Amino acid sequence: MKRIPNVGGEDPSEAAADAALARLFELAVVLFRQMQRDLAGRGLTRARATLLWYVYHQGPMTQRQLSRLLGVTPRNVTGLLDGLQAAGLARRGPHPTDRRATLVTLTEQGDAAAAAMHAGYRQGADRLFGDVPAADLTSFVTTLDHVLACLHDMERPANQA
Amino acid sequence: MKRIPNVGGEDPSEAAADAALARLFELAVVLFRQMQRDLAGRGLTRARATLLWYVYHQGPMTQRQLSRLLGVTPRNVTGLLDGLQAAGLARRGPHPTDRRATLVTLTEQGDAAAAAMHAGYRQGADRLFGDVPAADLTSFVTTLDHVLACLHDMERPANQA
DNA sequence: TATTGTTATACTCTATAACTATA
DNA sequence: TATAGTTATAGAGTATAACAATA
Repeated sequence: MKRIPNVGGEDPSEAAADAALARLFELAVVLFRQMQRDLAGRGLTRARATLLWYVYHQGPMTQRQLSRLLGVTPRNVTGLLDGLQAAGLARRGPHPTDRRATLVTLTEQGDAAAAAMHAGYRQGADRLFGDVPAADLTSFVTTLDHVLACLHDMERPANQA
Repeated sequence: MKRIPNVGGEDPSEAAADAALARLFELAVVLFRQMQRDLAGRGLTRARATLLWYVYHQGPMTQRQLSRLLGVTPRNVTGLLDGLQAAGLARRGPHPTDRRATLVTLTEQGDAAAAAMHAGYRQGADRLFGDVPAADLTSFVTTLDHVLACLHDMERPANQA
């Protein structure tokens, strides 16, 4: 029953770092929960919505490409696509030159769903950051980019520790 | 094939908000992925580690309390606990006054696992924020708190739109 | 009658491995 | 021989509903 991160008498800069990381975790949790709730209202899951989002913004592509973009196995794409297809949002079509591959496209309904997601995204951005002064926002994004760079760096196999 | 969020000729403040939200989403994804990788190395999943974390920091409690803390159904807690128990990390014990309830405690091994997670957390905080100037960090947390407040506000049923 | 935790059932996301059809 | 997508199988997280034991 130790206390929540950092209550001992550590270095104050460590305390600040702990506080910041705690906020980041909470943010990730709440952001995902909110997104999931929003998507559920549209009959979508996060994984399926992500696939939809990529096809919407990057255009038709093969399942293999989606597999790489999403960072999941090809088998997983098959399942996600099955769901989207059953919901009438996506379609499998023939690839023009490679008869092994399928070209994933959105139906009209899928396109509309993605557009609605996009609109929701824009609205959310305004709601979260509309009140933040431009200078603060710039500084915020700078720090965020630093953190992202660190995290991405940690992901590279060489830099494990 | 519309472009990734915001490329049209919108209001520059809208562009900044879009950019910030895009960073937040990326951060949530990468942070969770990194955490999951780290936990997998310790034979834990995120859901189970969260339960462990709560019991470690808040002390023994009933499954019902865990259900509320984690925001999942009681049935779900049963499953998570089954896994932790099979791994030798948690234990179900009798509740001192309510014979319906079970009191969840950590084994020595579970306590050690939680302590290791805690140490990893501290190390991660240093790695992500050790280089950030104190003033920037303060401003960062302030903005983060604003965003969190907005998100929590959106979660309340009354404020759905 | 309400609460605690469970059994039963089901859906989604995810993975590996083996297979088919193409390249 | 290698690649694209599938079937087969499995584990984990999540949910609802029905039930037993206890309050």
